[in-house]
Amino acid sequence: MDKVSHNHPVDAAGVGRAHRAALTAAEAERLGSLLALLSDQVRLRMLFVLVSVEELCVGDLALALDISMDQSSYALRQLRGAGLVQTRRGGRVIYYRLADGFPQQLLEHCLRELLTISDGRERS
Amino acid sequence: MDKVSHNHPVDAAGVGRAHRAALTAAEAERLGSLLALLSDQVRLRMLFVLVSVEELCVGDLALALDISMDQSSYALRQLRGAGLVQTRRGGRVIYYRLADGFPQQLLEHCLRELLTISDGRERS
DNA sequence: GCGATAGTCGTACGTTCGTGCGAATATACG
DNA sequence: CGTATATTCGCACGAACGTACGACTATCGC
Repeated sequence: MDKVSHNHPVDAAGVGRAHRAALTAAEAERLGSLLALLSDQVRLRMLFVLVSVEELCVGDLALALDISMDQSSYALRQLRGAGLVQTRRGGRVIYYRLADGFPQQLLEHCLRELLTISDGRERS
Repeated sequence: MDKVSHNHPVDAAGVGRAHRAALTAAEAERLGSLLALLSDQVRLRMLFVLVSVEELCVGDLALALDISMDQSSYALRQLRGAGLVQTRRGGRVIYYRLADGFPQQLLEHCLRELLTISDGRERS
């Protein structure tokens, strides 16, 4: 653990306001986890696909996104663990779709906006 | 690299539609990078703070968020590298604020929405 | 100039995460 | 029952990331 070395705030009022405006630890963690989940390219592309295609099996998703079945399976497991997608079994095939009550428009809207934001604003 | 083992798509039409609906590699990468940047709790809390406080120095941000100066400095460097914040020097003190043209309302809106989403939908 | 303070830099460390491989499970078909 | 297919699991590896620590730079006040 690191010490904060300066004894006096430069802007005590500002620190107070900042402290009050800050997210709670729980909020930051929840939101951070969700964003981390969304930050993976494979998972991201899958969600966008599942918004328009409704239902696809692991192998077909792998084909559509040109990734390995392992990648597909792993990504879907993560999304499922977070409750964002759900499964249906049909013989040997397991179909994935967005979970009931998934906020499609909302997420879609937000991500498209963020996509726009990321347009000019990047390095590397 | 992994082979996709099944020779025939289960739902060829679906795969086609999925492929067409998918984000481009570039889009997925840009959006993923942005989301990864936002997925860190420290950076996240900083942005929320800077939306309401306008300008704060490294040490005061550390105080307000109860983190080390190293953490504060590191997080701000990342955000600066991404062009999300900018600096102003005042003597020994370096003030950080959201970058000019930062889409405050948009980002604020999106993140608040995602925060809401993350409310019910989590494990662990 | 000297000492103190704000912030950054270099580096090493520990952790987390996505990947790939081979084996295992589950189901269908003959 | 035996083989083939779809998916998952266990595991190990490597890469990326955030943190802490000490050294370093820059600026202020005396």
